[in-house]
Amino acid sequence: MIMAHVLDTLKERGFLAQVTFEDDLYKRLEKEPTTFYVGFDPTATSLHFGHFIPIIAMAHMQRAGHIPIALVGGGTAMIGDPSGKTDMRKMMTVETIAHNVGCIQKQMARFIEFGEGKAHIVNNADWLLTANYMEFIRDIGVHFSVNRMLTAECYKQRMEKGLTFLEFNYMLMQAYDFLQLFKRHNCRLQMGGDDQWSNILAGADLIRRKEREDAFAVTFKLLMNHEGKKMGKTEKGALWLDADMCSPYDFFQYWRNIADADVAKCLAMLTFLPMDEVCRLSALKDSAINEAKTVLAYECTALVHGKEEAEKAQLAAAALFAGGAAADVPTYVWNKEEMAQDARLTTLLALCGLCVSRGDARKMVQQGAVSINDSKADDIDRILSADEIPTDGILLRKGKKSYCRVVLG
RNA sequence: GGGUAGGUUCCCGAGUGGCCAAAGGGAGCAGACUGUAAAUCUGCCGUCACAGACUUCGAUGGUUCGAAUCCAUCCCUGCCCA
Repeated sequence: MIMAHVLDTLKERGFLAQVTFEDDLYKRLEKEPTTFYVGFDPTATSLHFGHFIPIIAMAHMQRAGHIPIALVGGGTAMIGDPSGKTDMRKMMTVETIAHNVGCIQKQMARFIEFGEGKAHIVNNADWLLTANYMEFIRDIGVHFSVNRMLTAECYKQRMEKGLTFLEFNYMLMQAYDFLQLFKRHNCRLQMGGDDQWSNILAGADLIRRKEREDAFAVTFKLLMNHEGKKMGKTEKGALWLDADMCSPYDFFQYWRNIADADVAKCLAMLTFLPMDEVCRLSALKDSAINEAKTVLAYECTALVHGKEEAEKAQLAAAALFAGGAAADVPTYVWNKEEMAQDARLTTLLALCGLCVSRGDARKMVQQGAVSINDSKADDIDRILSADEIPTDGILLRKGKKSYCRVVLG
């Protein structure tokens, strides 16, 4: 069986937003293994869901025999990408950036197979930090027209709110990255989120002008929900890919709970299930679509946290929502001394993280949102005693979906 | 550098001396209804030892019995001019 062309695969799964010289790129990818890159900003210690789409796309490309480069923007992070931002973002210290770069590099290894001839990971700090201003301006700066840059969508939005020269340079840096990777690794293609379109084009253009060689740009659709909002945001901010910042259970639940209307595109983009399976699942109606959501949550969690964690999360969820208790719920160990000092239910709710504060806990209890072992607890002044808590603990619940097991320790 | 308009609670955005923990909307959380969905209705939505107290309206000082609101200085941002 002939393998489908990657571009077709990506297209079929709904990844592609914009592509330059599509026919030429199509032929090149067909003809030879092509080195391509995707950039990641080290703005935090963990990758978050926003990085996930490009990562999956990279994996698709790698499976098709092409060579990914993951570029961590240790240099560009010193400037900050103005795309899609309405305000200049806070400058990060050099130390923070270096720390984040390290964390992200480790994390990347879970998704892409690195190694000689398979994939590279690079940090643009390696060439940007030592760049010489005069040389840079003369070699790279000449190729950029300010007039044209100003018409780029990513700067347009900022014309009203203000844009510093520092940020204005971001595009040149990113273009320079592409050029460097072209020279070092014969990298011909840059992929990224659709908000990166102008930056990516700038790089491809630079290579075409300066080196007179082919270079291509591809952007991915941002995963939007049916209301047109970016997916992968939670009330706490980003949906992190690090187990310490977002537990596999919470991650699983996020996808288990998505809207019906979003199931199809999520299955296509966030899993590697064959498309006919995706179609079958997406076609399910009414409550049957819950099966599709479970599959989505499982597959997605398995990719990020591994099969074992995904299974645990699925079992925990199934048990809880079937009404029973489960072993694999987040567990809080209530220190006996702590309990001796303050054994109020509201205190416990705040301690175990189910509620943000005691005040929040009071409100939840008052609204009848809290239950202990499935019986409603609506007494604000409820005090727990040690004999109420058996060795296997009690199950605390807030609302329908937040659980926490409490054991004495 | 000059002129001018601004900086309000997660976001947008009212408020221009007491009735302001601060309108309205959004987001979020919870209750009802459901399919762990959507829509809808209801409640909550600064913090706490919660019928009360405490801390917020760019920063710092001041006027006043009393300031988000008035004055001074400073910081930051937009726009126009240079």
